[in-house]
Amino acid sequence: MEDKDRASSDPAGDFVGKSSWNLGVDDSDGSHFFTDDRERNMFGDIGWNLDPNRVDEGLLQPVQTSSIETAPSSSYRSNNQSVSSSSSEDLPEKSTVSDEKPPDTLSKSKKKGQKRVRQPRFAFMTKSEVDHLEDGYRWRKYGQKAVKNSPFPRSYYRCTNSKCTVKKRVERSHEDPTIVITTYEGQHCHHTVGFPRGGIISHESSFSSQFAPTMPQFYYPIQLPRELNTCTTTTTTTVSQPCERRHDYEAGRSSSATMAAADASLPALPPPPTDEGLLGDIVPRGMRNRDERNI
DNA sequence: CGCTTTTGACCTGCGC
DNA sequence: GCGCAGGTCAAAAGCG
Repeated sequence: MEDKDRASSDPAGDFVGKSSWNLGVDDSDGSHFFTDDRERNMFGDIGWNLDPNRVDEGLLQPVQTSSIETAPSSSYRSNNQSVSSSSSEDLPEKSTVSDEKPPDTLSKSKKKGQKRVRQPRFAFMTKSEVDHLEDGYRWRKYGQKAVKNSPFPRSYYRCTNSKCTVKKRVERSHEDPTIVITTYEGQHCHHTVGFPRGGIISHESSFSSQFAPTMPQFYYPIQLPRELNTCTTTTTTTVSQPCERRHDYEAGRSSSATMAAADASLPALPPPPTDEGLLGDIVPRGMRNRDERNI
């Protein structure tokens, strides 16, 4: 698994150091994963310019994740414009589970020969003293593993919502222990539950918190160029999906821009903004749950 | 009592 | 086939 090598020999921290961009959507499900050059070109052309120094300032840094490819690579890669048009591609694991077994019983009773299908992953780095950043969702820790070549263990979290299959991985960069690398896998099928210490967080924050910690000091608001918006819609043009968070995006358009580039890793064929627009502009469809509208 | 965390064991995929 | 490392399970412990 190349992920292992990349994770161990080239952890996310290296991406920060070696690249002027630190944002990406994992290609673990075969959706998209770009080289530095390609990514740089894209962001460079559209003026995306994340300052690596921002890491030192403690600002949110979306980061390219390592790649785990355990699923058949054909599902996404071969069909960019229908990246998430299929529910089985959206939530392959979930659909399998819902048909046969509850999520918790999946792994060990997994059918032989049935490869585990990874959902799109989204990682970013934050400078924080706490490992587990508050993001508006409730997480249950289900594992912790020592990471090779790193003194810091990696923690595994799962969304406490029983219907939600989102997972989160938290680890510290061994190169810069002050940097927390958070990797989200999957998409929430529900709203945030609010912060334990007061108040339900707003839709705006819940939107950004889909993938980013809602900690202002870690957030790096970027006024996203229009070009990027169109760019990010590349993969979201097939199925019209109600977007309950559209207004969230309108409200927090610029602040959500950080997330937007997550989907910019696909070929930039700028379609007009889709009807679903907003969320569609930002979050890769593969990372959104069509069940969301039912909850 | 219910939920979360801890942690050792187990499973899986990959490289050699 | 074997070993390694990542990922997950699940029982036990902890906590409010």
